[in-house]
Formats: sequence, structure tokens, C-alpha cells
Amino acid sequence: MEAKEILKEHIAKTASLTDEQFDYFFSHFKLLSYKKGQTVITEGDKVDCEYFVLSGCLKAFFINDDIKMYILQFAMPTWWTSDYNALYNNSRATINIDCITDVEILCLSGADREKLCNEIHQVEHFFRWRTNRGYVASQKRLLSFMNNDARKRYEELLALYPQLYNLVPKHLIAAYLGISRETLSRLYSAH
Amino acid sequence: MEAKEILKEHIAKTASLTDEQFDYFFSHFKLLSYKKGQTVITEGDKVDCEYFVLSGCLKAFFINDDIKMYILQFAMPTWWTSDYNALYNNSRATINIDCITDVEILCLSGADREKLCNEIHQVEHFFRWRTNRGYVASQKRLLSFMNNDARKRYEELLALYPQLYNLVPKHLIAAYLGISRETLSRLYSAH
DNA sequence: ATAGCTACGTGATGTACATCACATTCTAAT
DNA sequence: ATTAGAATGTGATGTACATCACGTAGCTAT
Repeated sequence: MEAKEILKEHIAKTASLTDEQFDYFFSHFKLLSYKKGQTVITEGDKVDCEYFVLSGCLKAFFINDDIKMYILQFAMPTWWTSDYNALYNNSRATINIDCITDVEILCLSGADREKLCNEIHQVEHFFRWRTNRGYVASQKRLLSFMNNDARKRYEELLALYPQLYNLVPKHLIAAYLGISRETLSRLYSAH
Repeated sequence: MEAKEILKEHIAKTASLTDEQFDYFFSHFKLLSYKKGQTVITEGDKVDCEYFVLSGCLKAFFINDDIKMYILQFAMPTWWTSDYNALYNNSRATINIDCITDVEILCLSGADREKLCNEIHQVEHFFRWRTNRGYVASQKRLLSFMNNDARKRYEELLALYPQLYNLVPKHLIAAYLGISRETLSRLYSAH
């Protein structure tokens, strides 16, 4: 499927745009291709854009003391990703985003997003609901962190995203769960 | 300050409403008063509303196995609170919200919020940005959970909300930090 | 005032995890 | 095909926390 079709279908689930409105909306996106391992956002960068994933898988992560990596999000097709803290506050990136596989993404600048939200009420409606869902998911993950041990979080993750298990290396899954790769290895060898 | 003034000032930071628009917007809110200890949302309830805090302090919390409490949010004046998962998905509450002190809140139904967002573009703008900020805060807290030990999370919390230390009992602070009250006690007696 | 309840402190012990160390297997580049 | 590096498995040990147990101080209601 074409980039345009993928985005159109995605938006249509939440907002009603006319074809002309959507064409105009879409004209603000830039198509970008990255190879596995390439970096989209690096800590310290100025962050101007957010990204809609067409194909492949990215990770948004934080590195502590140049040693430990914590993964905030695996970004899969039809997901949005960026350093939203930096993007919304016009500050520098505190996280990194790079490509776990080859990737195609659509890029929308923060300035264009605000312009489009202002010009087209339904675009603002779309972004409101997208963030609503992100917020709820983030709260759920926080609760899971407080409430569950590593094994349960691991089982939850696999139930939610079964593709991940084969798509991404296990040490990245560990970094998402907030445990060491050794502990993760013992978790599933024990069962 | 009057309820209406407090809300108006709060909205004005994010959105531009005319006086007539704001009066209309405000007419959809209901003023509610609660005594310390009273419950606003109970697990299993139908959730119809979200709440804007005028005075006092509430807690949004989850209880696991009828034993352990985890606090998702302390809601202070000019903060919004609800079970957003339930409210957005029209499902039953999975968390509880009750009053740590006597409380005054403004209540807005989900149906009215959607109606107002639809009728007044700037209202939708306001709610988009409110959730943007909530999402970023939630991501930051998640990162802090993965990245920091109990002592550092404790120091972070005090730096961010110094009032909390004297306002709420320590076992609630422990429940927010995701540690036992004993561990919290040892944390600050050790320093 | 007294009784009962809630908040809070502190020692002893248990446990889920991290860390370190090293072996093995897989993958990618030349 | 060979080799280097990345990913993975697994034992030994350390540690930050939870849990249990018991104590005291402070509120609140009668």
C-alpha cells in the first residue's frame, strides 16, 4: 500500500477529512527511508518533527550514564514517534530514536502540525485523540511497572505484541521491560 | 478566587476563548464539594466525568489484590483528574479517586467535553495541549521509574512538589513512589 | 480521660533482581 | 571460508528492596 493510503486509513479511524483536506494535510509530510541501525533523533539534537511509521520498527530509548539503555517505545507501522518532550517544549532531545530494521517513515514538522491543527478543526481532533490514547497507554505501562514483577511484564508484552519476540533482539526486550538481559533469559528458560 | 475565574485563567494559558465562548463553556461544569476521605470514583463505577481541581488534594490510585495501593496521581488545584482509560473507552473504572483533604472540584461530562470540542475549535485546542502535557509528564515518570532507585525518585518528587511532604501522609508518598512505607521511612532517616 | 485507630519508626529476615564472569552460538563483513 | 563482533545462556555472588514483627506517638470519638 502507498504511504498516502496508509496514513489516510489511519486518520479516518479518528477524524473525518474531505479528500481535498486530506491531500492538503498530506502535502506537509516528507517521506524518509532509513537503513537498519541508522539514527533518526540523537540526544542533544534540536527536535523539529514527529514521525509516522509506514514500515519497519524503531526504538525510542534513553541511555543512562553511557551504560544502561531503557526503551520507552517500540514504534511499529501506523505508530507515531518523536521526542515529544523536546518537540512540545522546543528544547533539545533527551532521548534517541533509531532503526531496528529498515524503515520508512513520514515526517511532519511541529510548526506544520500546529498550522494544520489551526486551519482544520478535524486535524486538531485527530491529534487530540491520538495523544489521549498515548496518555492512557503510558499510564497503563506505569501501573504495570509499579504493580507487576518482571515475569508478568514480560508476559504482558508478549500478549500485546507477539511479533516483537521474533522481530527484535532479546536484550532490547529486556531494555523495554527495565530488566537485565540475563534476567530476561532466565525468565523464559525457566518456562 | 471564584471557581469561574480559576478555570478561566487556567484555560487562557493555552487557548483563546471570547467571554461569551467561555461563559458557554463554563455553563457545562458542575461545582462539587467533598469532605476529606470521600470517594469520587470507585473501581467498577461507570465513569462519565472528568474533574478540574479548585482546592484541596485528591489521589488517583489502584489497589492490587485488595492489599497494595499504588498512587498514579496526586491531583492538586488546577489539575485535571479522572479514570481516563474508562472515560475515553466508555468502560468501568479500574482505579479509585478519593479526597486527601476537603476538596472543591468542577465536573465536566465526557459527552459535554466532546460536544464542546466539536462546537468550539479553541476548546479542542485546549484539550489537545492539556493531554500533550500529561503524556509527556507520564513518560517522564515512567523513565524515572526505570532509571532511578527509590532514593532518587523520592528526591525528585520533593523537588517537584515540596508542598506534598507536609500535606499528605508518608505512606501515600510511598505508594506514589512504588515502595513500602518502611523503605521510605528509612530513606529519609538515613539522611 | 480512656480507648481505639492511624501514622510512623526500626530491627531481622527473605527475595527478586543486578552484576560479574565466562562459555557458546549466531551474524555480518572481508 | 574465516574471523570479529554481537547476541545469548548460565553459574556465583551482591544488593536494594519487601515483608514481618513489634514498638511508640499522635488523633479522634465517646
